[in-house]
Parts: sequence; C-alpha cells; structure tokens
Amino acid sequence: MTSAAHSPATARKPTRQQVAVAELLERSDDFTSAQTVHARLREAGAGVGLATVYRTLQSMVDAGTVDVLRTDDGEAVYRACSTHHHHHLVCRACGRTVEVEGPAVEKWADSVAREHGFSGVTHTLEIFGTCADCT
Amino acid sequence: MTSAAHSPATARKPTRQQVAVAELLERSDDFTSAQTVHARLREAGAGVGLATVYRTLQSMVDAGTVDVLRTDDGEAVYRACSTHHHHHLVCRACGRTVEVEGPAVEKWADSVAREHGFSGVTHTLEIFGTCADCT
DNA sequence: TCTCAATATGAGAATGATTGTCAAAACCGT
DNA sequence: ACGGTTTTGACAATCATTCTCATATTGAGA
Repeated sequence: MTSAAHSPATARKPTRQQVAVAELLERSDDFTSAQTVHARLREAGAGVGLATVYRTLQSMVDAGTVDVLRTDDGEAVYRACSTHHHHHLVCRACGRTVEVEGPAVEKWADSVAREHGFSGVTHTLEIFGTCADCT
Repeated sequence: MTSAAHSPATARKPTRQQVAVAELLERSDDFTSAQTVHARLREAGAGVGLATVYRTLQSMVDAGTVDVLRTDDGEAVYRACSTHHHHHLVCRACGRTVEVEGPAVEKWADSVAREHGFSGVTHTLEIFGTCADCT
C-alpha cells in the first residue's frame, strides 16, 4: 500500500507545529540545525517536540521546500529556499547565504557523468567564502 | 607553540597502524567509512584501535592525502586521492568512484563568489549517478 | 645498550545528533 | 458526539565520533 502513514501528509491542513517550523525557517536567512530550530521555538514560547521538528524538517525536504546540507562536523542544517534548482554561496563567518545559479555547471556535470556511462545523475555544489561584511 | 602534539606528526616514521590504514585505503577504490576501515583491519588480523583509525584518517585529511565527504546520513567516508584539485563522480549503487576535473567550474565558482563580495573562496562538488555496470 | 622524555596507541567512557517507540491528543468526515 | 486515522511528544535507543588516560613505543643522547 505504500501508505503515507507518519510524516505530515501532502494534502492536509498544516498543524500548528508545522507552521511554526516553516515560519521560523522563512524568517532566518541562513542554514539552521534541527536542534537550533527546536531551541528557538522553545524560547519563543510555542514549544514543539524535538521529534516533531525532525519529522517536519524531513518532510519539507522531501517536499522540496527546504534545502539541507551537512556542516563539516556532520550536522544537518536546513534553509527555506526557492524551489527551482540552485546552489549556495555561504559565508564561513556569519553564515549568510546567497542562492546562485549556473546553468553551465549543470550541463557540465551531466555530460561528464554521461561520458563515464553514468545515468540518473544528480549533484551537490556549495561555495564557501567570507562575505564583504565579515572581511 | 601551536605544537602538533597528538595526531601523527608530519616528519616521523609512520607506525604500523598508520601504514595499515593508508594501505587499506590505497587498495580500495571507493569511499570507505572509519568504522569500515576499522572492521576490515580487524578481520585482516592486524587490528588497529578505533580511536587510532579516526586519528590517522583525520591527519591524512589534514595532510591532503585523502579526501573526505559525507554520505546522506552524515557518515564521513574517506578515499585515497590524487593531490591536485578534483571532484568525484560516485556510483550510487556500487560506490565506484571516478575523479573528474572541470577547470571551467572552478573559475565559475570563484567569479560568482567574487561578484557577491566573497573572498577566500572554496567549494565542494560531487556528482552522483548509476554507473554502467549497475544499470 | 640504557634512560628519559615525547609521542602514539587502545579500551572504554562520554558526547551528541538523530531515530524509534508508543500512548495520548488532535483531526475529519459522518 | 463517534470512530478511525494521523500527529504529537516525552523518552529510550542508536550510532558515529571524540575524549580520557594509563600503557606501550619511539628516538636521541649518554
């Protein structure tokens, strides 16, 4: 039955908790960890269970409404993003993030993979640096 | 004085353990986790402590002789690589890895970052797909 | 070769993010 | 309001990684 038990369903009124997580992400401009989201919501009064934070974030990733990437020490961090394909330019110091696009890169990655006989190609690309304000 | 206490020193005869880890990585063609390295060495008889495996891998990363990246579930995986800058094309199914280069991409990443006022730019790029053998 | 000080090792404990469990709560259509 | 389904949340369980520290190894000099 490939049921969608657990994990917030696609077509269902979002719960208070789901809205809280989503809005918090909208408000913050940089990548945020699940633990931090949980802590911030708690501070803000409207507490949300840690497990629920993880579940909600995961379903948002699946739905494509947030991007996820891993910090150097392996922690997953999330950010509300535009839905079309893009990459991130992240400030190493303050965490400020800019979405960037590079059609040429997409094509390059695809063709290189094809040349080597790979199919079903995807890729990840992140750029890090120190932004003007932090220099 | 910013001593290099702990972590295999740079100019010191490599220990049996360090050699064991290095050779195991040389032999394997794809990215391997620290846990797996530890298990393989144990099977092979010449056991090496888990902490030592982690320490050795870390120092090899610092020395630039192995590349490290994170799997989707956050586990760190290591691979002996050529020392010049390159990226990886990884088979999602069997893990086989091909090193690829793309000068154009490097330039693109650099210039995009500069345009946004970022300095000290670095980037990560990995390509995933299913290789011919696994199709 | 013997000694000493510095460094490396390893077993096990500690850490910390993430996931699993499951009873209670919220929700929906009837 | 009722019954079935979905979601929540407190807490336990996992599991990779790091820390601790006593012991073993090494290298240079006497």
